[in-house]
Amino acid sequence: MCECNKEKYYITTAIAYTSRKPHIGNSYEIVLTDAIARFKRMQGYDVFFLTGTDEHGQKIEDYAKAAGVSPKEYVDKVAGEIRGICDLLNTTYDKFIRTTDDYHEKAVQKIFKKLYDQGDIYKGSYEGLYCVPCESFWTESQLVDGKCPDCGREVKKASEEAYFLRLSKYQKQLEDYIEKNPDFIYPESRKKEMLNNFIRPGLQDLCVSRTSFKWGIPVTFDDKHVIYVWIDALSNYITALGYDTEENSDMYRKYWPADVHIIGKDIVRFHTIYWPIMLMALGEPLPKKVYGHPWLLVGNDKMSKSRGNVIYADGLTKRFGVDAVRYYLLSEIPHAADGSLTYETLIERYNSDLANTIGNLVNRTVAMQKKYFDGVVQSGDVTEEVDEDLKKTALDSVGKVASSMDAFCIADAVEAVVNLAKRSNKYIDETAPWALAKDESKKARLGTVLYNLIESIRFIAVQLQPYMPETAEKIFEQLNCDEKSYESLKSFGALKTGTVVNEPTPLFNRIDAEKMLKEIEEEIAANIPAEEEKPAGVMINIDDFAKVELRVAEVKDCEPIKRAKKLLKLTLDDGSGVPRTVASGIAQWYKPEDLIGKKVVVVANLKPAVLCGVESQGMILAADCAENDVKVVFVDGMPNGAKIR
RNA sequence: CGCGGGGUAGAGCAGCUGGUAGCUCGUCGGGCUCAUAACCCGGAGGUCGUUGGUUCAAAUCCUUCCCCCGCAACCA
Repeated sequence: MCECNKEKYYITTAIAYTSRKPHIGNSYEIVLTDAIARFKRMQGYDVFFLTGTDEHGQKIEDYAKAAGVSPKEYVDKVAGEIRGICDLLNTTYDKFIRTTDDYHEKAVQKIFKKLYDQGDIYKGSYEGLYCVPCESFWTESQLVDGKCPDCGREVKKASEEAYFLRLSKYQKQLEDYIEKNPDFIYPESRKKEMLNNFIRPGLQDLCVSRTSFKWGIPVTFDDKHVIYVWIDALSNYITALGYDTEENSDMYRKYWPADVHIIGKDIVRFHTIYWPIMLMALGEPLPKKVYGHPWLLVGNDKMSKSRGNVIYADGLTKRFGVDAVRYYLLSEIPHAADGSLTYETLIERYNSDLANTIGNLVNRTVAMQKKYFDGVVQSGDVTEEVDEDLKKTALDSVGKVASSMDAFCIADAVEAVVNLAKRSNKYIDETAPWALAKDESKKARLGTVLYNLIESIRFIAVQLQPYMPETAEKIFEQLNCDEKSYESLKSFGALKTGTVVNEPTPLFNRIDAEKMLKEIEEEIAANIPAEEEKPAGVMINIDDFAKVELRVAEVKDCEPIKRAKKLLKLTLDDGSGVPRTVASGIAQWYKPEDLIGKKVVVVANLKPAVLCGVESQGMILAADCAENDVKVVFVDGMPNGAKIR
């Protein structure tokens, strides 16, 4: 087929923020997108698959400072790690864009200028209440008791110059578009959320520039300003194709609009409101679909570096292999609900689906072909009734996989393939080739049985290509088969007779779960101490200690704080005559009545802070008795206000 | 009443446009021996979180309450 006759398919992931090395949950999206891209390519589409990194912003400026390097050095390192993970996971992106790429920055500047020139971006001022020490603006509703919600200090009216994008102007147009294109936002539930919560109540113009940090793309005509995340990051989908406000590239003309943006469910709003409006303002067509996928949660406990249990893609692939990791990511997330990853379930799925079902099927089939026919594939024309259901399952799997893929139900598509392997295993039992082998007169029938099996396995291998490309290749290798096309699945029997299969080799070696889990546990344990020993070893001198003012105080009153789950509000008598209010995160362990009348130790000179709307003037001492057990230090019998030293 | 998701066999989930409760893993029993102690068949195991209601009929629709998990808030 001529390249130019192929229908194009442009698919993108969100660009990953280069603040730190992503864990395996963050890598789900690239694998998901890769599976779709590979599937579409297999179906004959001319696919362009874009991924990349989002590298600007305050946070990165901060992280870089903390790491003692320049922002550019910092993002170079992290972007490298991210791209490395994409490669490691064997993803077939056609382009990896970085928002620090020169062409991107230039195009973004032109977009900004164009929108400004035509009046869609205007200079205004960010009217707000400003907290000087925090360098933050707050809205009226964010304030707590009229004070800064971060530090509790006074705020003052201030205005900061900023550029705004006129969202309001396009509100109606966007609403119409979403209604006329019911498939635009997927899944459905997100669409209602967007319309009801954001669009219909009225869109507020969006602030698209900042003066508070420097690490961003400068506004060409106003160098105090840096272009804020939205216009910078979202534009990557078109700048990657060579979009230009004056004259567009061939690539852009060919691939835009995107057929689908694959993004996390948390950023649906930006992709279904801000991005379409930007495009409408630019006079460009809108993407056909935005798919907000669920998350892969990792482990039972929260991951943290200090616990040593963060799971990264490289660690997993080293242990299980790339395809097994891909398989897990793709099969574990059902529809709209979040999936989760634990070593236990990963090993379980590996053993049962990959080793036992698929691996063993291939192994036993190829072994029989070898044993009974010296590996020569016989003809498949001595059919019997039992064959029909196998053939039907194989042929039906094609439609099932395709429809599942179209609905972005990747797990269902993968499952359909595994089900064909299960059906094939059953077929072996139904036909009992070893019994046929004992009767010379049934030799031809035996040949057909094995033919049907190998053809089924070929169906499996072809359809496994988008999800487990290396495994599919290994299967073709063992079958000595080069008919890998999607086209060949139109009928059962594309497998050529007379070819000689290769030696059977297990595709996946079974894992001893107990042994591996023990190893992993030991590894995690070994990772912890390095991080935690330092703080314990640091000595302070007496002057440092003297800075802390500890006093005995009596709990006069105590009540839960409405908006907070973990906080109790304590009113203390610290002997000063003025009641002291303290918020303490002990609601999980104490009820208000448990505390009233008790005497506690309060840190009296701690800088006040506002927690969930309550100003906390100090803290009370409590001990971490166990992993999830905290006990307040009671000092009954001491006079209120007594200094502790 | 901040927003959202969820409570279905031991575990993980599907079913939720109403009509005999299903899948995977585990478990128990059986079969088979080509195969990676793998494969195939069968059994056990659930009053579908709770209350009330709509209906001939509810896991499935409406209602009460309880509990869990995300986000937000934040453990001073």
